[in-house]
Amino acid sequence: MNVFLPDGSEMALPEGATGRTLAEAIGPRLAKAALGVTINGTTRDLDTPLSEGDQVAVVTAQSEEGLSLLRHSASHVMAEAVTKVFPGTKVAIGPSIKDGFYYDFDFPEPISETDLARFEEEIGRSVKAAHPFQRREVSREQALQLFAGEPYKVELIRDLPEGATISIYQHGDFTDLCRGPHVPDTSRIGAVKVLSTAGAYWRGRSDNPMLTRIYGTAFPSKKDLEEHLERLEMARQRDHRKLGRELDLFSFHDEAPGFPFFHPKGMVVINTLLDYWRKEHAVAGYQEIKTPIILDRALWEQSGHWDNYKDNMYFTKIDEMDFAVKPMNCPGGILVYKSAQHSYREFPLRMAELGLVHRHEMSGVLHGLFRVRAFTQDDAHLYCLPEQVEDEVLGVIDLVRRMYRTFGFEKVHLELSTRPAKSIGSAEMWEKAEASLAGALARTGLDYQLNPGDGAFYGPKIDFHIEDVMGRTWQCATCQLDFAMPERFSLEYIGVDNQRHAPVMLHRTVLGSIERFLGIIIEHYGGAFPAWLAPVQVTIIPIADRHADYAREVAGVLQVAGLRVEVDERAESVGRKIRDNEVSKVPFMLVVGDKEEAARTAAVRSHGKGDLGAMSLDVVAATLAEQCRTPEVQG
RNA sequence: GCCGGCGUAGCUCAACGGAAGAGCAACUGAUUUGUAAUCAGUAGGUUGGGGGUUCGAUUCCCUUCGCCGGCUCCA
Repeated sequence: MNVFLPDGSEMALPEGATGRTLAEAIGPRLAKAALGVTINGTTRDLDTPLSEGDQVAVVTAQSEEGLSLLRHSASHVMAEAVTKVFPGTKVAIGPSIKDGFYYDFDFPEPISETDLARFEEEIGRSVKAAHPFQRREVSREQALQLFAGEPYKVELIRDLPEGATISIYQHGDFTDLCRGPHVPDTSRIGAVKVLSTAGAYWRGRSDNPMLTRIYGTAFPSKKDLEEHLERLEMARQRDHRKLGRELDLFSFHDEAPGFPFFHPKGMVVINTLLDYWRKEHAVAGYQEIKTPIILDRALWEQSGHWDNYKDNMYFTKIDEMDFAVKPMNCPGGILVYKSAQHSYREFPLRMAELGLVHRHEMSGVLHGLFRVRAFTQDDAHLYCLPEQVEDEVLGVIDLVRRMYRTFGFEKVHLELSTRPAKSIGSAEMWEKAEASLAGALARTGLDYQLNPGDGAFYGPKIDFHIEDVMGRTWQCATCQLDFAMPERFSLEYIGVDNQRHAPVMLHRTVLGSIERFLGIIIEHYGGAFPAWLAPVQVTIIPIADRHADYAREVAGVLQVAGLRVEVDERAESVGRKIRDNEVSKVPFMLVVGDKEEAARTAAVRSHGKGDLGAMSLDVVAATLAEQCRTPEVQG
């Protein structure tokens, strides 16, 4: 029989050939590396028989599929190990995920992290034994009988659609309900590390029982695994909570869980960020407003937040009247809009607000600056005519991309979410709105993912995702059309026809939450901010006390040039001062001693780059001012 | 909110039923230094809070608050 290889070539194989035969026929090295086989686009067990004319490819751990095959198999081996160590444990599901795998268990008794090493030991035994993974297809009745003692498996089997193939995989004396495929035997799962435990609801629903999830990862070789563990450690070093403390940017206190305290250096970064933000927005034609943090309950009833968002809101009483702390800025912004009559001639009207919002997040979800209970949204509300929507959306996309590029977030992933099942507004309205969003996206030429039915109940939206150094993606910017608010608040403008009309309202953020964005860039830069954002841009290091006056003079020159400067006058060695300033990631250091004072120069040292040699004060001031300048804003 | 883990000096960690310790940071003094840690000394803690067991609790138990890893939710 003949099969087709990925490069388009044809290969003749004996009748009854399997993926293994194919790999062996191609070469001994591939045969050794083969974990599975892709047949006509579907990854299968290596020993799956091939058929005439199949499009085939051998799967190895070099590919994503191969890795996930390996990890999925590793999860089975871990389940075997866990049930051996703790007999009576019920097993749930165990898929491969990005960078690893997990398996959910229902333990008779709670386990502890110290048990993880025992699982690893047991996994090692199973790997050594090289038990083959054997696939069997069974009837529903057989499956139910086989997993009679496994309530979660029984539930899964019951939920399988009529006529579905039910397959089981056995290795050694462990059998699992599984669609497969798997690696040929347990010796092929590579280097496995059991990482952590966590609680997880059965099937992800919070009204279901909580299971114990065990995370692990597997790599083809010990070396790959070690590299991955090193990457994890590097990411841990970049954790913004750790860097925030070390660089003295912000802190958290028991007295205010989820509410960050910003220190002077943190405020410098935030204010610099906002200076830049304001420049970009001014050029993009935005006006800035500011609305109160506490507003009357009646406003929230009118906006719909009372009905839809109450659980996340904070309340207070003033003079016996109910007020709410705002979780969003829109209702306040709308009151500003309504404070005057508007004409179509003013449109598009772009009103930005750096609004401090409070949301009662569940205690378990708080996470440094990434998830807080009070944060500043870089919000804006755009009011325009229906025919202006597409241009406005395009303008927002441009602004978002330009600002992200400033921070080196080149890769932006866009998602368009359309009308959900439960929504307000006419079908025609939605069609038009979705078309304008899609139209704007098309004009950018960017790829985007379509999420049908994922829009807000009041309108479709575009979300922007960026990826941080730890590979986590963050939704920062969002741009959504809002049909609800103009209607609820009877917003109007006078049109060309001198009649009242409802404006189209767009709601958008760029950075999302200033606090969280700060957290993201701390990790993105590993704490070493670009010079324009650095809390201290230049430290001047006098060699000895007699150089302090000259050092202060140099500092004065640089301050006049607009730089944030400190003089390190401590009675420490030069080496120590340099080390401390390197550790706090100050972009530039100027070392001044007898030579520099005599020649009116300074020896420049750049963070991470080292000594750049002496330069005259004028040159130093000009060069550093240039290096520390806020990025250009283009019109 | 739920599951599991952890709370000891500002930070990183010891001691784990029998007088609370180290390194770094801080402070004081000496040193005046040429590109990643000068030396010496001082101070710092009701061991997160509350309750219990015990002759005795940082250690064991309960409870509460916070933090960490996840789940769920979300900017």
